[in-house]
Amino acid sequence: MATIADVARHAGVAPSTVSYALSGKRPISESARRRIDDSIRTLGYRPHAGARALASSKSNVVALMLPLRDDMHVPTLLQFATGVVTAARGHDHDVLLLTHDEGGDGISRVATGSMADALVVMDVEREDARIPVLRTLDRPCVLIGVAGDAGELTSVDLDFVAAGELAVDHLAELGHRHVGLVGQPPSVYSRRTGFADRFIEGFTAASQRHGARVAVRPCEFTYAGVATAVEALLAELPELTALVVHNEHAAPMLLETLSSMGRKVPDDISIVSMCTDDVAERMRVPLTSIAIPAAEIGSRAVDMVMNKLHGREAPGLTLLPPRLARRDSTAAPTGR
Amino acid sequence: MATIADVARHAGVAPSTVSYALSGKRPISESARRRIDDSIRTLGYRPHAGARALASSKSNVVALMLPLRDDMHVPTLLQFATGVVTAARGHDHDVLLLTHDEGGDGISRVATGSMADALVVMDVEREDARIPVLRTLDRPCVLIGVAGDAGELTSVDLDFVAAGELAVDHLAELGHRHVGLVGQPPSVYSRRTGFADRFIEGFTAASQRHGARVAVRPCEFTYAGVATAVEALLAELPELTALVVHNEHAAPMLLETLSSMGRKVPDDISIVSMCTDDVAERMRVPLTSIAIPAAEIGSRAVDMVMNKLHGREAPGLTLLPPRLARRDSTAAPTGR
DNA sequence: TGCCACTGTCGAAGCGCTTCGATACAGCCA
DNA sequence: TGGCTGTATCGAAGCGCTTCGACAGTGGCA
Repeated sequence: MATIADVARHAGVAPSTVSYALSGKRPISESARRRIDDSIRTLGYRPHAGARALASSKSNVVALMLPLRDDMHVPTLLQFATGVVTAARGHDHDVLLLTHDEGGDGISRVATGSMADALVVMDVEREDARIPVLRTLDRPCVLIGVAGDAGELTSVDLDFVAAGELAVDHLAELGHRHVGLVGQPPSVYSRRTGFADRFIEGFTAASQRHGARVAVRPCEFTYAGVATAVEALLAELPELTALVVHNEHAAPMLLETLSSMGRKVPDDISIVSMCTDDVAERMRVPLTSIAIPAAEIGSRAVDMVMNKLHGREAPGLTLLPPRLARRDSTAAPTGR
Repeated sequence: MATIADVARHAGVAPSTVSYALSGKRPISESARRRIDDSIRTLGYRPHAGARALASSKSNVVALMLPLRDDMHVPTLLQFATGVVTAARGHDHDVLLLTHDEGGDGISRVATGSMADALVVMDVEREDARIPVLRTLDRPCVLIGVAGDAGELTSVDLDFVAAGELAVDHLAELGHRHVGLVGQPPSVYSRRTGFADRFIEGFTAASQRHGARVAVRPCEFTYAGVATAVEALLAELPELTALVVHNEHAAPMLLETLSSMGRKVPDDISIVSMCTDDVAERMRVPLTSIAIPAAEIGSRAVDMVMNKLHGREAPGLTLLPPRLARRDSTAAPTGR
């Protein structure tokens, strides 16, 4: 394996010159640069990451802590990850993968051991044990999600409050006055993962503003769970004409359940779903939906953490605005 | 940040002694060990990963190359990843995440730059451009999947041929003689990803053995795609009484499609599905299924790559035997 | 008592890179 | 011609660790 000294010898310059040619931190003559480039290519030289990290105290790695829980929607999760990896590579960084269950220990191992220059932490909860750890660290980090006590820590997320409002606004505009919310599984709420609560918050606020009557039910993603939730909502709101679904797994089951109950979508019941566009489009009835821009959130998180790494300021909390895509699952309620 | 020299000073020993205490490569007296441990704890010492990598030429990192394609079943993918990360941590290694689209370049960047000691590469295709690169590398690697020209490279995968056979064996045993296969999307076959072809191979071989008549159709995971596939299969095999589904996304759609055609499962049509157990159990009719033991494959891959890293031999190709879980979607065909 | 083997520890070299300060040289102006 | 500025390059130190060889001390055996 060639070293920088080999390259220097081959090109007839000092090792430091090669280093400067590589980093661009000092001017290099045209001729030297050419010889160095040639030598690098013919020797197949690649700098040793460890040596570089040692000398420069920069690892060019960002750590990504991913939850691997089965009550999360996995494809969305992977979109976050893709956004993070792609953006990181764009900043010439690699990504070290940590899982949620390593917790604060994993974070400090990677940070204190100088394996990573920066951290992106997903799926933060309202009261998250990792946040104190993050705060003691000297390394920049960005949270995906909104923690209650994030304080000065930088966070990015979809504006779930606005998403909840947007769903109701759309339905109210069409004339709906009785709207149910099919939520996430109970475990998600009891973990106090911020996004689920925030969605309900926006949903409720907008309903009040529009004078609509609403009901909310968590929902497991099994047929039985969906049926239970729908029955409970109908019992509470007999005149229900619209549903908002914040549960990617449950959406197809819901459609099937309603159809087996003889309720047509959108004629009898309108549906707005929180889900990615491709899921919405593949449904039996293509769903009007609000997507979580997961890849964008991931790449934004990396951009911000890079800003901090370079000493630039980053905002405390960034909430991306939701966008609603109209499809075939929403219509004005049929007069009765 | 404390260094090994700080620890040594604090404990009243030489830095090398601390190093040996940490690595266990030379005997250390009980008293020295205790003082060193104390010093490490009070100083919050953590070895610098880069320095360690430089001195020992070991990074304690394995690179994982993950495909992020949307025609793959993402939850399964993440199970592989989970298996890999968990096993790697068990071997005191971290995981560097690479995406498929970095290709051979990504592999050689990470390997030549000494960022990773070993590689796990997923989703290998019959003729994979990364394989020649892998072969020139001095680092151990393990493939997940079966490549045509893997040669002496180590590979792990589910035995998809056996899985195809197992599905047919089960149906034949029940008395089915006309069986259709609902396959992966066409793009998967045209990429020549081994697993899909191998499944068909086993399916076909077992059918011949049992004297069953069969038909095979690729299938997009849209309702239209599923309907098309089912119609084509029925046209080719009017007496069809059973379906094998090798397509996790399509399974629920298939169930719905059959029910809307008035065909009952399992009374009119039996179904065997390749999918994870939790997906199978959540279906309207719980599916008899063969699961891909993704997490186990992932952790096996890591175990093998670690063996190679320590100079132990690893087998060329490991195929895990499939297991079929009987649920409610298969029964003997009703006599006509 | 002398020798040997073993255990526990130390010091120093070296891993491959970055970076600081020094230096050589060219070109310019006075 | 002397002195100055600026550009391009070099040499050496040092980043924090591992590892090799050396060596002091201890105990056992002849």
